Amino acid sequence: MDKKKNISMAVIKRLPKYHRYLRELMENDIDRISSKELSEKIGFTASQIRQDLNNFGDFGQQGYGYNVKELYNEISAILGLTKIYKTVIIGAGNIGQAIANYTYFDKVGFSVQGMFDINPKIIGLKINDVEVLDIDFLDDFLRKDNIDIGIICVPKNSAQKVCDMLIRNKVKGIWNFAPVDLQIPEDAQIVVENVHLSESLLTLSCLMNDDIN
Amino acid sequence: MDKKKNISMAVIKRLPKYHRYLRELMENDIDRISSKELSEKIGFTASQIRQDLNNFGDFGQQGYGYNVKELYNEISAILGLTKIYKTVIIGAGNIGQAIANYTYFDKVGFSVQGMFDINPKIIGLKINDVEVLDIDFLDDFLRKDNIDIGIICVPKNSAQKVCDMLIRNKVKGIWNFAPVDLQIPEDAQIVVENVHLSESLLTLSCLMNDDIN
DNA sequence: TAGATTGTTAATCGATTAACAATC
DNA sequence: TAGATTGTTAATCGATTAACAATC
Repeated sequence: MDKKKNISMAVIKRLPKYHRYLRELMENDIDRISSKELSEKIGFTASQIRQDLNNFGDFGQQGYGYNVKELYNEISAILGLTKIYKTVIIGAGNIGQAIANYTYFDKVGFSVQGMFDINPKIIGLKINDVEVLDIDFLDDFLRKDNIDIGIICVPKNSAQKVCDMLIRNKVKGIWNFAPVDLQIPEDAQIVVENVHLSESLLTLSCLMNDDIN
Repeated sequence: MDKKKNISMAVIKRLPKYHRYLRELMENDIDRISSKELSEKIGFTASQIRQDLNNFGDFGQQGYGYNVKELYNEISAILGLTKIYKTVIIGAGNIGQAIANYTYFDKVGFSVQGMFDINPKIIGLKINDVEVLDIDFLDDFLRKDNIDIGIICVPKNSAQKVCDMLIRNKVKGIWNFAPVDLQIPEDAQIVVENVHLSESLLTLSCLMNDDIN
């Protein structure tokens, strides 16, 4: 079971896609699939699929392929989706609200426990049943409520300050939407995942200008 | 100048970060930097930085380093930021509104020409001075207005339909926020960049459960 | 049993890093 | 000129693909 060590980032980045396609197969009542068939759907080579999955154990069966439901459960477990994560959203503007309203996140185990903002016009609003609190309460809230994940949706100038507070309160993960690279102390036991929208848009425009094709 | 061929995706994905750090340096009135100094800021190795930049030309000077403003301009050009892109946003929910309100995009040349939605409660709203139109007008609008980029912010079930319409109307790029992999015909001259938020979140939770550390 | 498909090793390909001559 | 730092080649490292024996 604990074959799980030294998994490369390349593999980890592909796992959510496996998860999504397997869920789709389940919804279509398909209960078995070969690496070749999956390859055609998902766009990775069959060889890569088998390599990827073998990082975690022997999930398949020769001559048969993979049991969809079983594989889905295994990958869910690898992705850490067998527990509930308590999250807070800091910054309740459009992005913060978008995340709070996205039911999928709740469905896979990410529960929004609190939302925080600095803007008096936003404080007090209820977004998907969660009231937006004054950001002054964040420190207390984190200390008391054992929050797992902080979702940073504030402007870039305040992102590091929020990050520091999250680290100080032993949050385990940060999902960062601010367009900065957060500074994390060497010894902090925390994982950061960035969503840099502007970098994504610039990638698009770069590809649009690539003379290739 | 047209050394620009066969640039790997790995390099392209790093360019926006160079762009961001160089802008920051300019804002701080720093006008020259070596690959070593930049390395310390940006977190890529000095060697990699020199390799990356050399894909596009000889931007540096032995014994001196790189001129910040010059390099910034070169990278802006490579990223295709020397022109204005006409964009439309399809789906004016939280995500669509977030993008419409993000002034940075406008600043680097992405101009929102139209927003579209199917929800009568949203149609007619003005988001950052752009009126949300009924999605029935999208086809016409695309045909007439020479739109460069379609930004898909609709739910996953309608994303492919929107995508098809964008392709039919010769849009050159798609920025896709719907959690699906869009099907693009082989012969379509179009570039797609995905922002799959759910995949990003699952990556975070996977890393949080990695026994590594 | 015969056919299918995995798990896994070996080969290939590509990306990153190291090293250093060229040169400002 | 001497020192610094690039541009670029060669070495290393890692990821992907191909191949096939194992086996269901």
